[in-house]
Amino acid sequence: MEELTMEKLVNYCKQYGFIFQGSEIYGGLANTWDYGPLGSRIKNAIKDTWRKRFIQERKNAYEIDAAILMHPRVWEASGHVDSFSDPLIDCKNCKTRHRVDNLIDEFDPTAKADGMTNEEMCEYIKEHKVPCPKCGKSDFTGLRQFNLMFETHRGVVEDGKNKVYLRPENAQGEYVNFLNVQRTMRAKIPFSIGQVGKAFRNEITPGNFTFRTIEFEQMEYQTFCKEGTDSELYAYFKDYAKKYFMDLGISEEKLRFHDHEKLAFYAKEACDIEYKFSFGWGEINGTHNRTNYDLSRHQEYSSVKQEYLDPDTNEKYIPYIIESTVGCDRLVLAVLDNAYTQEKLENGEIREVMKLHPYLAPYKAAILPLNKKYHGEKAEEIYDKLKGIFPVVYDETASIGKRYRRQDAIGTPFCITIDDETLNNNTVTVRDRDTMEQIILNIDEVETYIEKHIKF
RNA sequence: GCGGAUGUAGUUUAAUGGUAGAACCUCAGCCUUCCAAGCUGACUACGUGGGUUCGAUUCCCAUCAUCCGCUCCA
Repeated sequence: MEELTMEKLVNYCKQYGFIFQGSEIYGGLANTWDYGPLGSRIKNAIKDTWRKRFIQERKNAYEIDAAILMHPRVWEASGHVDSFSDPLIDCKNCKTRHRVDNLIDEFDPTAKADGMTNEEMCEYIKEHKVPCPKCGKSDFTGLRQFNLMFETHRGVVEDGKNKVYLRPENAQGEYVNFLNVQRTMRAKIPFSIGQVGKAFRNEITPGNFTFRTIEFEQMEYQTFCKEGTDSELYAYFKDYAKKYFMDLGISEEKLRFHDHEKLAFYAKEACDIEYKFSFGWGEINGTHNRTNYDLSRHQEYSSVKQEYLDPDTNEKYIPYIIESTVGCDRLVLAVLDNAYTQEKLENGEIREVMKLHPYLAPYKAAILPLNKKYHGEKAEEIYDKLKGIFPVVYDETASIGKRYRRQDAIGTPFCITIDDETLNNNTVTVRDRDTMEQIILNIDEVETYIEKHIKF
């Protein structure tokens, strides 16, 4: 069987209406992708499953929907304004990239690069012929300010005073609402606040399809807990996320944990769950023990106390936070990659099947009149009945075999054929996508039968 | 952002300094009817912008995009 390359998956997604290139008729805009009719169904279904697992089925878990545009001070408190805008230069000789301030600090710790402007740092590098740590030459490109946050302005005048950022992560929305949710939900620690929504990063990167995009959707929750209980929760959430992926049908051998050796400044522990894409292992989930860094910073920057009063001990403290994030678009990609299957049939032909979890399938069933004789009233009656219950599709063109293959290709779990028996005995044939087995059901039983199989 | 490769219908591709041929797909008709049958017909393409030229899909330049390898991803 042919190996599924990323290029093939891109074409497949385009061909069948899952995912299209963004702004395609204008030549495309790099690292943006549009979900088509089938792709957006899958994506929405995935969000539903996430909500069920991580909010609905857990105790003390609450979902919010915070604004994408937040007060600029939020990003100062979070550290994004500082650490997302490092001045970088590239070595022309060995092509490595360096932070200008680090170069200077390593060259001469007394130079105090911190206090210099970008221009002064460039000047210093030239003047002192600061060498590249890797190759030793001093031949650098001009300085580039890499700020990974998208900026925009509110109001009509564009100046520094009314600059706002598109959020580069969603977590801050939960942090700034910590007290609101705790108070109104009468929540006791440990409790979680989750959110599904878009974030934006102005990264200049290769794409790997929807794996890394400049606009992407996160599904994440932040658990507020007491110091000392944090590590246990952290370990628990790692496994909980992995279980979720497996419940979606992702095979275990394509999943692995990857503990971070280099930790971000806010983190005490960090671990990714990676999926084995065709381009290699890629992160689809991250679990981080962020300590009380975030709430402490917000307390400092906002001057609003971010404390929790423990009702049992009357103790006041700033909670620790365990973060668990799933990249929604990455999970969609992993699910599609995982579900794509080629099967050799008895007649030697290959069929392509999207073995999606039935809950994720864009259509739960296809209504297929066996031939023209069965077009019309009876078939439409069944279609009309089922379409009110779950998404179904009606197809009466081409041979029945071809229509089965079409549905296989987009992952429809059940095909319902209308034949003589339907007209005479009120029964239909229901064909299973994975086993290709057929069973005869009374029309009235179809709805219950399918509903039973499409649950998550 | 760096290096390499590539851009012709939805997909896979052919040919050509005188604007393109096919297969699959899709749609319609005929025929058939439970796993991509057959026949007939139809629709659809030279990524974009410049340059050279009487004329450019073809040659050159730029740009955009994709893929592969780096880099990056607090």
